[in-house]
Amino acid sequence: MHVRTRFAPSPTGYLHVGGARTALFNYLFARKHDGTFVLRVEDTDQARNTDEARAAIFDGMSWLGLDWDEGEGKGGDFGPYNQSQRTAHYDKWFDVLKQKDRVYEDDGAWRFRFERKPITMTDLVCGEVTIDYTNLDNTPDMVVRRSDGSYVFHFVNVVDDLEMQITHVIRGEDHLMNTPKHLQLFEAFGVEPPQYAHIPLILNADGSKMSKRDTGAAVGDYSRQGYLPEGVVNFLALLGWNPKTDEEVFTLAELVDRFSLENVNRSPARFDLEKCAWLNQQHLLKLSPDDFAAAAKPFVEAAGLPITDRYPAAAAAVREKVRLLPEVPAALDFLLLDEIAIEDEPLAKVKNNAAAKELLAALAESFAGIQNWSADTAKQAIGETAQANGAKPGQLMFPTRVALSGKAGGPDLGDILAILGKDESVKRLRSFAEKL
RNA sequence: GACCCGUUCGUCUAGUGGUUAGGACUCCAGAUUUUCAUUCUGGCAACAGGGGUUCGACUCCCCUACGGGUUGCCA
Repeated sequence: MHVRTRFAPSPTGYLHVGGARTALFNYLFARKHDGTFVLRVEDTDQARNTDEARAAIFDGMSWLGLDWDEGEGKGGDFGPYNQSQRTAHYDKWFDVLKQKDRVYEDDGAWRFRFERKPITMTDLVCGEVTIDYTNLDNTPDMVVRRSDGSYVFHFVNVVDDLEMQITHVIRGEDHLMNTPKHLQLFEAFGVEPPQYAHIPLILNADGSKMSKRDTGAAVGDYSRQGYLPEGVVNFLALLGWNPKTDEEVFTLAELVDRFSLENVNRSPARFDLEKCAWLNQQHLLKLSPDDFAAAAKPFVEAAGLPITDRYPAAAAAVREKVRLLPEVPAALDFLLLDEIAIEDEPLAKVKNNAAAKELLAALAESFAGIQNWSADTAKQAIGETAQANGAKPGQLMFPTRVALSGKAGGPDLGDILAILGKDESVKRLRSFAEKL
């Protein structure tokens, strides 16, 4: 069997992380089985559809790296892939229902007559679930065609899945109770239904239902906030699915290799940005220095910092210090700026050390005398200067760091010295010593 | 209200009758790095509650509580 999955969002807002995860699981399952991943846009709600929302779907999917095989921009043999263009298909299948006397008119709309019997589905994640359709309380005959002639979600969704030959429907658990309705439709059409897998929903950090406006709800926010798509994909995959090993850091390709619906759990997961940030850092560390510098550049520019020729080295020096790209500007600003600000706390610490002023002044002269400037020769000078003044090298490291960066933490001191160069280092040392 | 699904450290999770209940994030402490970060080691921290079944339940059954979902001429 050739596996065909689909992601079928409606363009009524931005791309939601819950939707993105649904898309991811469909993508992983299709790729895992060398199948086809279809992107279908369910734009039947004319009143709420917007072009921005359409674009957000494609942009979000592309950013995450979830490339689809059929749909927008790709074509395919089962189009059109926008429901708004498929009316003729729906009319055709609606006639089938009519001919079989499975629909009846009600106030101008058409309702589908459910068979009144228990419907059991075998869900790939939830197992067997039975809904009793003899209980009319929860299962009134559903409208499939509105009085204005348009068709409702349940109907078009089933017709599309059937015509597009979808074999596996992986969707959010909010659709679990819809599935018997869809099964009844398939049965009425005389068509074998696809297999279903309902994945648990994503909740807010406090356990409440995640909806629009909630932190982290929009996929587009992640790129703006400096997350890597690999980090977000990795995080989303681990929400409700697990590889049954202690490994956690995976690329998209590795996820494809390990993915299985059997390892999807059934309980909803909360959204913990802390772990997402950590995963992001793990993926940041996998980047080459050049790729890292390129990825961080927009954030450095946005912070108003000049991209000088020191930038590539500066970016490389802070690569291991950040979890998120927006942290980069503050981490390397002193390497790009001519005038640096000395932070209060480290300054106070240095002032506590009575010998600091003399030590730093002596170090400046020692630096000035170095012929072949490098991280090693500079660090050697620190050691010698400290010793000559009866201090330990470690005692001089911190004041030097503060003099050069204005901060208590940051890149390796050797890196800082090498990037700044001899003249700039001497200059900063002298000017700082004078302030003490 | 009715119906459906769920409930293991704060969070993500492993665990399918007998385990010192494991890992990861966060936090804390040590080590290493002559500095910072990384890294390493260690620590804190969980089976929602009550009944059964069983020699023995986190694991099976029932009830309760809590959470989520569905119950639209939204998708």
